Amino acid sequence: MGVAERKEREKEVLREQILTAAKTLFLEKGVEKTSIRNIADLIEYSPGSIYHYFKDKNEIFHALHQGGFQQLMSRMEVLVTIPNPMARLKAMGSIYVDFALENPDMYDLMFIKEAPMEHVSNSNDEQWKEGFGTFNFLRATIKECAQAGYFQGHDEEALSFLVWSTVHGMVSLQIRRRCEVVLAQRQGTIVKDGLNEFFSILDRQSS
Amino acid sequence: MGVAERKEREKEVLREQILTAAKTLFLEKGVEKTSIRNIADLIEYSPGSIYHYFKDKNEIFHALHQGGFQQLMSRMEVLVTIPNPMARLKAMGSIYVDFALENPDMYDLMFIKEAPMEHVSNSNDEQWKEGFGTFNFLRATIKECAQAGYFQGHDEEALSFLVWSTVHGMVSLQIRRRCEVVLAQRQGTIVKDGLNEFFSILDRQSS
DNA sequence: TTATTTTTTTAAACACTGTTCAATTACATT
DNA sequence: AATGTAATTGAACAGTGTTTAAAAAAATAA
Repeated sequence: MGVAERKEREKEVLREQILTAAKTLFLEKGVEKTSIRNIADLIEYSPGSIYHYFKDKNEIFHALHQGGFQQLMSRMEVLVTIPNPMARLKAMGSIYVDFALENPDMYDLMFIKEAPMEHVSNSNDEQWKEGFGTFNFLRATIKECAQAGYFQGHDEEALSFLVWSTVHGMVSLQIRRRCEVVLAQRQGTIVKDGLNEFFSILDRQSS
Repeated sequence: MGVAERKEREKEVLREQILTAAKTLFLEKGVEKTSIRNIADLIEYSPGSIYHYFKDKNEIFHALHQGGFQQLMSRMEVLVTIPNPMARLKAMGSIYVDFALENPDMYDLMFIKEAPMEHVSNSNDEQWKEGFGTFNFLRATIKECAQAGYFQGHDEEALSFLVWSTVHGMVSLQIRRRCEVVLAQRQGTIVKDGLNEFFSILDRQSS
């Protein structure tokens, strides 16, 4: 009787195999330059097979996209041990930047690439608790900072967006190589340096 | 015999025609989804012809990329009339954000898309005075702000990068539609609101 | 003007792409 | 063993960027 369950498990295994192969190739050559045939070759199946497990290439992308958010969120978990909200906000920035610089292609997938958003917007709310949760955690931390005397007279939501934008801006300029021409000599450290400048600006936001 | 010159001019005309067609299609459907055949159809030439005027698709992209920088730079020209460096810095931010939101696809082309950078890095310095010049203008303005008592104890270059990142972050999250899920209700105003938060943070940076 | 050379343009071809689909194979149930 | 279902395949479709040999057009030389 457990045959349906076993088949379900086997199906899940192949789904996972496709995902692993896709991730390898996406992070190696980029999403655009990875073909369904490439993925099929790697797992030694025919191209057509993949369409039994995923509706299209976008659905594969979307699945990996979600995995990235879970990774980032698990890194954020240590933050609950930091009671001081300002210290927590800074640590959050560092974790975000580190994650982006250590996994540039995954970050690219999650926050820069254009492919998946129409797909993502139309998917059910359940799947979005990761991204939504992380942003809300940022909002909550900033609210706590406000209660501790920082950021007086600010719109907490817009400020959260601004903080997110700042770290996102730095890492995405770096990942998409817009610093190279203009900041050639300090290529390797500019994001960390920029983040430190940001931290000292934040420090001056107490009343 | 001005025949060589005339031919040169005629060649330039067709080059410009290709560029105009490419721009129309790139901004309409995106770079990736625009094919050489699409461009050729629009100007009523064969696909192969285009390769007499541009080495490959990337070279077309690159040419438009440069045009975008010139546009942005010409918008920045009014800034020289603002003597107060802090007011000038803010105005620069507003111009940057406005340009990005009014020309999202061109901005995407210039600062987000990945295609052209390897091409761009290998091109001669002359072609890069636009982007380089704009960033140096930002640096100079921030230096003036420092002389006026703002940003004490900061690394001027890293700070310039941070400021650029902040505005870039906001507009690129907006353009690549990462706000929709997390900030659905204030979609239309969030970038402007964020920019204003940024301005009030900047105001607190005087000693 | 005619012949020659150079430049411009083209259509066809190559090796790819994402996706669909009828046919085949494999497997579980009756 | 026969039936029904699910998984897998390879071929096909319509598209992609790019190359190339051939043709057409234009400029130069005789």
